[in-house]
Amino acid sequence: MKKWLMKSELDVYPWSQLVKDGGTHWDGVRNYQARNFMRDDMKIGDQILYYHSNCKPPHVTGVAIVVREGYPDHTSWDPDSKYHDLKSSPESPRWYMVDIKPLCKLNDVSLLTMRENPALSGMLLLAKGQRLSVQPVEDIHFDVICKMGGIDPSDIASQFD
DNA sequence: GCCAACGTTGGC
DNA sequence: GCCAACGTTGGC
Repeated sequence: MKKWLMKSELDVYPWSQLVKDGGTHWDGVRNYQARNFMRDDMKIGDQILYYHSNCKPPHVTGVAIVVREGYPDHTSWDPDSKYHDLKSSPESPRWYMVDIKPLCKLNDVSLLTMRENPALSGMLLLAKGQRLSVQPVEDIHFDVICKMGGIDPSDIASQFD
């Protein structure tokens, strides 16, 4: 089972909204690398660090889980969507998404405290200039961040049936 | 196939 | 609000 991190702008789709909705489809990703992760690599049961970007301070705020694997992002051929892409169609979809559900709230773990933790050195999120909105996370980094957020990672797994 | 111009991300 | 880093586009 792999671990991931997904970014959402705090004022666009916060964790609280994910909880309110009981889960969501992760539409609107228009980056090929992120798309490939969703289309090819994210599997049901994979756990996701939910990250709030574009806020002060940016932070990880919870753990979500993949409940449906990659399938075409229908907003890509919807002319009324702000994510509309003329080069995508139902017959030849260019963009993909997964479905996720909230699994477990963490105490917010700020980007700064992550930067300051030597156990997280080398983490992709902390790399200079990185801006992938869907990215893989190493198991050990995942566990460290959960603990920083006040949760024992072995307790999270048992919450999913 | 190169690369300049442009648009976006996202921390600060 | 600024701007560095990055990805994409399109002329050549």
